[in-house]
Amino acid sequence: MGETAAQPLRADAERSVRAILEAAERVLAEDPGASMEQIAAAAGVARTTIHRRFASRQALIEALASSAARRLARAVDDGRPDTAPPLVAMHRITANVLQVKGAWAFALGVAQDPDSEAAALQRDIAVRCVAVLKRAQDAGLIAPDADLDWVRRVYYALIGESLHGTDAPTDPDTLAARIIDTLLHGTGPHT
Amino acid sequence: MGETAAQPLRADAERSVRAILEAAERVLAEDPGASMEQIAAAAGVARTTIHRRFASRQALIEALASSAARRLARAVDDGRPDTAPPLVAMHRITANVLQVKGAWAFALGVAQDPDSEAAALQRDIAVRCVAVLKRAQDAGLIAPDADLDWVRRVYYALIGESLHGTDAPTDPDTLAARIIDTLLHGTGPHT
DNA sequence: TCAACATGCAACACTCATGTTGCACTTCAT
DNA sequence: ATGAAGTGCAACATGAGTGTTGCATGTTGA
Repeated sequence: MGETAAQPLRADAERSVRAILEAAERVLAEDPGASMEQIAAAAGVARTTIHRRFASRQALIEALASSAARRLARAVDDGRPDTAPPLVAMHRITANVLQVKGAWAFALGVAQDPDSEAAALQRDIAVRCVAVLKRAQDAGLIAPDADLDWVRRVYYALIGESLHGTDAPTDPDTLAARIIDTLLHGTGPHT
Repeated sequence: MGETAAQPLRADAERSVRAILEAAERVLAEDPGASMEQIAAAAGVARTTIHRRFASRQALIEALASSAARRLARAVDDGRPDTAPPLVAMHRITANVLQVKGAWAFALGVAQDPDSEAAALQRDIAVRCVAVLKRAQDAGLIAPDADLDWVRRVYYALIGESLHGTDAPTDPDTLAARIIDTLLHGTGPHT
């Protein structure tokens, strides 16, 4: 595990930690090289306060990545990946993930070393993702001879691309529908 | 235009510039925050030499982006986007682009300000890309009601994803075939 | 050949981010 | 209420990267 609950933090301290992580996401998303000073300012906190909770810049980023990865894992679980019908699960999961990835784009994008909590969670999510795709394949939604890992990668790419969308804040369900339609049928004419 | 041929450089100087740009790509691809020192070392050149040709770190990166964007534009042109049959053009362009993007991933990925040469070239490429897709649509390869800009974005995403492939150096034509197949037909069963 | 060009090397000034510490002050938990 | 935990502020040390300059030494091209 990470640094979760080493010593039960006081209420205000926990508030600070949250503010710092959210500010870090906001600031670093716009400029990955931003300074601790800028992050502190955005969090409405002194720079030294950040250093009290996070030993170093890298520690902060790791914590940020872990936090976001946990949210992402939750977003997947909330879609009932292995009980709901495949198409329903895929739609719900996609919509959930779009929201989380939209709000935590930086944190979910940083390359982590393979033995960090964040990396472990991402691997776990990938596995569960393939499991859902397998169910969809068994249901005849995906070609029987398809390489599920390639399918998963395409799926990830489509989600990532959907977030680059111009400042038009389209609702997640519409985007999710387009993603899944494109994933399954491509852009060719529906024969 | 950029800084192309302000004063005709001497032969060895031009060699240095090439070495520097190639080294910058290699080093920065692995660590976007790498120092000029590291780039200079990788280029087999003194750090001061870099500063003689490129006023600042940013100038170097801009030149790098421009250089790569020109190569990319060339890769597209070599596929005869508006004379070859759409499917042939798409395949050739994809294979060419895969090679260029593979070799200049960092340079083509940096966010540039909108009025740089690199950004202009990228916009131009996007326009030509949509033109090819339009021809494919007219030929019945793409659904008549498809949003060509979404198609283009999916296409870009598929190319990007294909490059993340594990260290298995698959040949560009195979990858290109998979990309176009996925783009047109998706991953569902071929009805 | 020879003069302009290019490079390596060493040294320097400058800026900026990081991480630490001490102290006064506020907020929370009980 | 009271002590512990948390915070802001100021100051400091450190390190690293950037950009510049001068000079001696190769290299190029006409």
